[in-house]
Amino acid sequence: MQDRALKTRIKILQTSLEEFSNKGFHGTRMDEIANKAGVNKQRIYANFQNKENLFAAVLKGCYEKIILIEEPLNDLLEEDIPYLAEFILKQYVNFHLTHPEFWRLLAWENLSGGVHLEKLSNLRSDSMVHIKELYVKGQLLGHFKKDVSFNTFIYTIIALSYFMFSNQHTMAKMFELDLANQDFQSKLISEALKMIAMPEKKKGL
Amino acid sequence: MQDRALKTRIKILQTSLEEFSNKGFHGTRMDEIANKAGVNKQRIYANFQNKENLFAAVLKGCYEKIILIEEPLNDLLEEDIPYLAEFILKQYVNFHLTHPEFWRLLAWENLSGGVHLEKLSNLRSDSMVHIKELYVKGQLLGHFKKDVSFNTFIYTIIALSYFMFSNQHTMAKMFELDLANQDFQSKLISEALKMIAMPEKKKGL
Amino acid sequence: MQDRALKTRIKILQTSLEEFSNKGFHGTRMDEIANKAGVNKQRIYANFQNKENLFAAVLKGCYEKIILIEEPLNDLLEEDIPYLAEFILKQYVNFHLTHPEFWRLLAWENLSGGVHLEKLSNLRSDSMVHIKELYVKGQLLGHFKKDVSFNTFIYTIIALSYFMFSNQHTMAKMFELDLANQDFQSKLISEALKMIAMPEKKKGL
Amino acid sequence: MQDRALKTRIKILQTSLEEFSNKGFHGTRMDEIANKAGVNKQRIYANFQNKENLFAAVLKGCYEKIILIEEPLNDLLEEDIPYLAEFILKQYVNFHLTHPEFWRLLAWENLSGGVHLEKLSNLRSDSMVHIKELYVKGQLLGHFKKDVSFNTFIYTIIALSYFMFSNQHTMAKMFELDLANQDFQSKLISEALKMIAMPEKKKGL
DNA sequence: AATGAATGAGCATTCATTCAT
DNA sequence: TATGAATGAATGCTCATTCAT
Repeated sequence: MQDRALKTRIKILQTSLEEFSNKGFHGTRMDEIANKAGVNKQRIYANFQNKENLFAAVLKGCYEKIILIEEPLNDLLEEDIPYLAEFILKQYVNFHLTHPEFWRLLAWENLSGGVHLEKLSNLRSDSMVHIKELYVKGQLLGHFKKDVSFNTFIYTIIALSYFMFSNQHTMAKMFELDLANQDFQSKLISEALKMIAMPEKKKGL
Repeated sequence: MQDRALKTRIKILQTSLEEFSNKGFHGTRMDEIANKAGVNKQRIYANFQNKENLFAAVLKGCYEKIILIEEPLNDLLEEDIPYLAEFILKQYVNFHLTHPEFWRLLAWENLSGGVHLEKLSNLRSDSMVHIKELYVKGQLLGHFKKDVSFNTFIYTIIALSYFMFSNQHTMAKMFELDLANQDFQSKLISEALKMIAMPEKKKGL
Repeated sequence: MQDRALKTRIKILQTSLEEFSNKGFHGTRMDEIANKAGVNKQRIYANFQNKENLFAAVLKGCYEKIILIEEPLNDLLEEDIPYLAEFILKQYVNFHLTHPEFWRLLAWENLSGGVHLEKLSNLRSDSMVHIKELYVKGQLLGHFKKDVSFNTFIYTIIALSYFMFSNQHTMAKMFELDLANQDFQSKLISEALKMIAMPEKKKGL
Repeated sequence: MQDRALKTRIKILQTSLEEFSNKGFHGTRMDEIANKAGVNKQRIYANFQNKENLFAAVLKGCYEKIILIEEPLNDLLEEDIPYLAEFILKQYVNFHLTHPEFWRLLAWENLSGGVHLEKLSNLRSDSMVHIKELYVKGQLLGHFKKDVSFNTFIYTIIALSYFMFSNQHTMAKMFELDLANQDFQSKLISEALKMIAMPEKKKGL
């Protein structure tokens, strides 16, 4: 691929990410992508064939970014086990703060029934293997409850962080919780970590 | 309003709920609503003026249903405090199971930036007042950690239940967690409750 | 159907006949049909769903017109048998002269592999039964050769008349025959009739 | 022209013939020609400037092939005069059988009003001169009717053979004649020859 | 000569909304 | 109240042709 073509492709993908993230599949217009990206519409079709494929490509690119979370997780050592939950939760929250398009794209895709995900492969994050090992060790060391599986542990952390961004409007309206407020977020995070943590006195033993 | 007109209005709302819930605002076609509802398109416009208003009306109707959750919560007594988390969490999960359109509509609306919510008022669930009282009492009685506010408590429960339905496709793809599986759900719920619970008999030692 | 709608439908069909006949399926533009017919494009789709169906409808309408040929044929009597070939041939030639869109539409359709014809039914001309009876009687009476079947007889007449219009351009270029010239046509017709006729002396017997 | 360039040109022409013959001018895509021919699109434009010229070039190439019919006709002798009609008719039918693209291309061109033909010159088949001489001799010898001109004779033969291929779909639908069937074709040919022939032995009586 | 990239006008079809009865 | 007919702006996608290397 020529350099020129690569630039075109990248411009398309960047703009598509913005548009799909903001407006979803049906709300996004191919014309608008072309205009905002400053490329000819036909270039989009030459690169991605159709809107569906373009969405899938954007989704794939988005998934690949979450690897950014993973690298620091791989560096965690046994001595970090007591702070495992805190570290992971904050990592995810931070990712959502810096990549607001992520939860949005995932939300659109879940609402679409995952049809575009089916076109993609290898989206699994393999740093989870390492984290799981640390968690299991932590269970043996008494840092995590023995009858709470890793799946539940990680599910909870991911849900808590994701929901903080995905449901800001409805939570504000129904429960008057201002999830968008940074102070409130901080409080929520620290308290949630206390809630799921082992009783503190343990440490004193 | 005539009886005939009322029936027409109800048919429109029911069909619109299905359509908007399934396909979102931009994915839903006014023609299809009219056809599926078996009413003339003009009837929709006579009742709701435009698509935006119709969506708002559907959203409002959907919110009103969640009151179904509330009534049992209002009946909770002090003796139920130890099972408070379990009761509320299961209530919400059950609501999502029986009202799959709920999380979907909320998800569409959050992605839309809450523009339709702004048209609505009085969506606050007042059973929360009662629940909060029980929670505070529970804190004093040692059932809940003192440094975890009610907000964090209820946020966690709602997030855990909502996320179980809203992110099935992406969680399956990324973490191989089959959130749609009922057994997996049960395990997740019971383990999550253990995780956020106070240490069981430890205090008694 | 309201009167207004019927008029719209008729305008669409008339304009479509012109356009399809002149430019064929792929050469015809839906926009142009709408503009020339003075109707909204959407009205075409409301009536005929898509371009293919519209073409089929036009083709059907065109076929139905050829019934105009049939009625005079049904009036032929036994005493007309000696002039049967002449009568039919001139009838067809005249039809092509007054309905120049007919051979064109048939030519487009044959080139398209008959895909639209498949959607139609009952295009058979039943006056052929009567004509065939006359032909068979004519064979017994010695007006037509006994070893020339009716199929060959009618095929020849139809081919001779159709080709006179369908291949004017190419015949002019290759053989310098000016099939469009009325005098030439007359000569061709009268000579062709002589050629396929029984030897004249028969009559003298 | 380089050898490589010549091969490219030939590939383009061959593929274009297929495409134009099958789909007509408007139905054919330049992209598809390039792909199927395995050449770059720009090569087509370098060789033929535009689609119209390419069609004309294809048409010309197609016309030149009909010379294949001519050569055997030039070899006909006076002793072949009794079989002249049969020989020519079968020659044409055979040509259509082996060159199905011929009638199609001519049909497209006739429907287009002969616009591309105008760009071409010298498409006249000069073997016709020889055939005409034989026909006139045949008339004197009593093989052909005196009042049927050569033009009518050759027109009839060409029409009968061409129509057998050009109107298969419509003749099947309207008259239930299966012109594609080889047996039917044979019968049609032999009977048509009988029909246009002089009465067989009658003269000798 | 050859090729991948780019373009602008266009193409069948659809949409939310309004009109006329 | 109810309904079929009508509309104009769009919507995803394609085409013949040209540019740049």
